[in-house]
Amino acid sequence: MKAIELEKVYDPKNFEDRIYENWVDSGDFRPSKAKGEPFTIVMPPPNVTGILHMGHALNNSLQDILTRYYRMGGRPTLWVPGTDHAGIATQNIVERQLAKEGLRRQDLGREKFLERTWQVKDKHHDIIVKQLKKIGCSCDWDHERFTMDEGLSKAVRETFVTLYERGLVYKGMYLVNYCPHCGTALADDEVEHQNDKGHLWNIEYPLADGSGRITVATTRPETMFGDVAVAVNPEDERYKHLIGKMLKLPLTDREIPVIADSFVGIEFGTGMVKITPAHDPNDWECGKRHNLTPINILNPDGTLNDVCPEKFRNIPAEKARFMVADELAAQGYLASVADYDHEVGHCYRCNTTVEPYMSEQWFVKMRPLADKALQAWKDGRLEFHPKRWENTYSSWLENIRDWCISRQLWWGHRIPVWYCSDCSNMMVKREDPCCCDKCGSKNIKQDNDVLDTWFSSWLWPFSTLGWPEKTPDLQKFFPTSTLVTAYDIIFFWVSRMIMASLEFTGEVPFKDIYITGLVRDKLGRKMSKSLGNGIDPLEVVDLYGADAMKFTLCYLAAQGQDVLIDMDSFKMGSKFANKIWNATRYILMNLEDRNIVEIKEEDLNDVDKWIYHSFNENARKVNAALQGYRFNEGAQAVYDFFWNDFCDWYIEASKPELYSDDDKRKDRIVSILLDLLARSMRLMHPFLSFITEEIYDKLPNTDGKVISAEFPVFDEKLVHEKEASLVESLQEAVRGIRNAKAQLCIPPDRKLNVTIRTDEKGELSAFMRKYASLICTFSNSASVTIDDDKSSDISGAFPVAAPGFESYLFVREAIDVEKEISRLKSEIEKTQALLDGVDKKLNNPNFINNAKAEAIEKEKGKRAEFVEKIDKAQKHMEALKKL
RNA sequence: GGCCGUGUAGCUCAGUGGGAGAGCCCCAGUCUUACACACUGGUUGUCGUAGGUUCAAAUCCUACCGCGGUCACCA
Repeated sequence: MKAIELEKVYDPKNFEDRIYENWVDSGDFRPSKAKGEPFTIVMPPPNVTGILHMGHALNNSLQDILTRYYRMGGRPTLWVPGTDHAGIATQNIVERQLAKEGLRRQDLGREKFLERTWQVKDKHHDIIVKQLKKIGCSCDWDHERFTMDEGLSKAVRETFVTLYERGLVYKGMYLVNYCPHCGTALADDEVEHQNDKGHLWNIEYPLADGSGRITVATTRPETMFGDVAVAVNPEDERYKHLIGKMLKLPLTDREIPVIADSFVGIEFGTGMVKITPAHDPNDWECGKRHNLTPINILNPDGTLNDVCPEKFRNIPAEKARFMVADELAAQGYLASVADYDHEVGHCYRCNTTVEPYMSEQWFVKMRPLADKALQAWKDGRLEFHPKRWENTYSSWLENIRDWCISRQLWWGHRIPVWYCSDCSNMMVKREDPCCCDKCGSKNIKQDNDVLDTWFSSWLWPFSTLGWPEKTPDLQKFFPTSTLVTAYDIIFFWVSRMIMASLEFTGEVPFKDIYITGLVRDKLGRKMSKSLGNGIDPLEVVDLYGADAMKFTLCYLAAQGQDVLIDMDSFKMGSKFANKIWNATRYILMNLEDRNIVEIKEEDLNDVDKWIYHSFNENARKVNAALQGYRFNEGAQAVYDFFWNDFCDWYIEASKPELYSDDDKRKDRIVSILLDLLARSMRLMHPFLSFITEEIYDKLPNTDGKVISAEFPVFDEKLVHEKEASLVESLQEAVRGIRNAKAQLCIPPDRKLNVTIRTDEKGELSAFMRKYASLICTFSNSASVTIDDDKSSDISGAFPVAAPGFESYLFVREAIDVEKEISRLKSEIEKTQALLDGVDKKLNNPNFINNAKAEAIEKEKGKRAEFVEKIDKAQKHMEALKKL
């Protein structure tokens, strides 16, 4: 066999793209034809016009790890990628482009505008797909979907019409959240409340009979033109006599009544509230209770309309607010103004202040859907990881309100409803009608509005697999296995998918829901454009490689915890990848003239058994971690095994054999090293996919690709407890010698003679004797002698204690006796404190009577250990004093 | 205000009933025939505060303090 040369420096740029292309070309991401339960994940579709951020990187890294793990586990595995059309966001982008050309969408007309939007979508789509590929997602691109694809659009129509038929979709005039900037209604959860600095104005309204004035408090004086009443609490003694009286509405010639309603707080403000049903949710409800006709004072663009006095017309509400206040002051109606902080709704897409706005919209009746979703959770058909998110889920469903699904946009699924202009018949149709199904008129018009983007994404887990058709994909891969997403869309998306899925397929869309943390900067702040603290995943890939990014994110992704990172954080993964690269490079450069031989169990020595034992234990940990969604534990296990055990100890221990003159020994060790390397690549593949594939391909002892290799599982045959514990003693001896030398300020290159005296003659002493030369090499000593019958002369030697044995270093040079004595003193003190603690327990009858037998045994063991340590340390001190 | 989370080494965080851990940082040494993105050794903690349960608490319970999130708000 020839030596294999690896590039001297680990550079992921040399192979990541190539390997990704190869995976795609060979169809490695497609589900296998294997039997067994499929593993399916649908990717939360990113906004097609968005840019991939660290949240996506985290989310998709974890999905990739799961997908690769189960794929290697032999299950047919499908990860469905895709994007959503992001109605408002995408339309905003195109409208901004148009604005630069001095155009509005109305200037183009609906058809031309949509054409242009599709072009923008296509361009952005290519970017986002490229990004997903760059970070290494092993999703099946043959299954890629877009929410406005033909099939998914059909699913949307089917859903809308069916819900309408079931009485779960209705149209009506309601007060909705309206964004004047985006020009559309929003759902309740698309409104973000922020604390804004405002004012509380006290305004006086005169009684119509001239008997005086009352004072109302408001944060929005401009809405007074929509006032239809003033309400007081019926229990409020101050105002009982006013109920039923009329008031003159200042700046207008209207009169409005004083009414009684218990929603008014007696304590707050003046205890009198102006009622503006068309512009406040509470007033809307109050108005309904009292049969008051709402008066709308706003144009759709958020300016005051013709209901208002002329001087305020066509002025934005926020500006008009102060003009109205000034006018009121001028006319003597303004009693006072005070600063006032309050929560104000803002559009989650453009941050404009949202107006409660009266309009005709389409709604989904949510209660029946929510009840099913709640029941599925109560039945244990759904499980959140971490579990606490179930509270969020259930409390939202319990307090659910109807969902406003119509949007006054052009980009999206147009509502499948047609109106006849001749007989005003309304038709809700799966297929476009040609004429009115009542009067036959061809004069029909489709509803102008489109549906909320979430109305298509809530179908994602089954619409992507072909629903409403009963496709083979749907039958095989639905319900899906796991959903991985961030907690900020549990309401928007997760719960709605569950509702839709239960309503239309009768099944939960997924059993496990893994909720990731949010990626934040090191100060704990959300990454955002405005703060400029975002990290671009592509920049991370460019600097450190996709493997480094995925591994680092995974290593930090403790369940339920946010991930705080900066650019330097990724050095961690990068250093680990570099370590893997170099360890491999070293082994492969030593293959010249070697032969791979079969290794049987009887060929393994104690150290070999130890490393296989450790590998096996870590394989068990990784399997358990990934099955339980404890990603960081998996990453830690592979890191610890490969770096600490394999590189730092096993490879070092193999060197004497590797450099011996015995070809048989050399073949043996090389074969084992290659075997461990191959196993490690398989174990690490989900976490570091590219480098493991690149190396696996180069290993002479492997066939095929690691992506489709078998994942290591716990193997009873690899358990070697006894050897593992013996090697740990060896490590203890080596560390003891190294420590002592360092503490005595003896340069590392000064080699000492060492005698190791074991407490007993037995397994340990035999083992130590067998591996004396290894201990010698590791500790950089001149010689290591094992003395198991206390026969050798140790006078003048410096002792180092350990459980079961003691090492003696022959140090002739003057050492700092004082310093060493004080070190031993403090060691004795520390140990004595531990011993006292143990004794306290052991002398406590309650402990002896109540504690588990094994706990007592453990305490006794500890006691013996501490006593021994103190005893040895004391002897050492005396020995030192004699030096 | 309700609910949820969180407070462990200088920093970022693991650990969830029985001897306080990792990575980074810092200090000292080493270019030892893969790796200076390395190796060896070392320093660092009232495990937020106060009670309680327990033979035993960083770990369970209660209260409080700090931080964060989320839902809902009364003009």
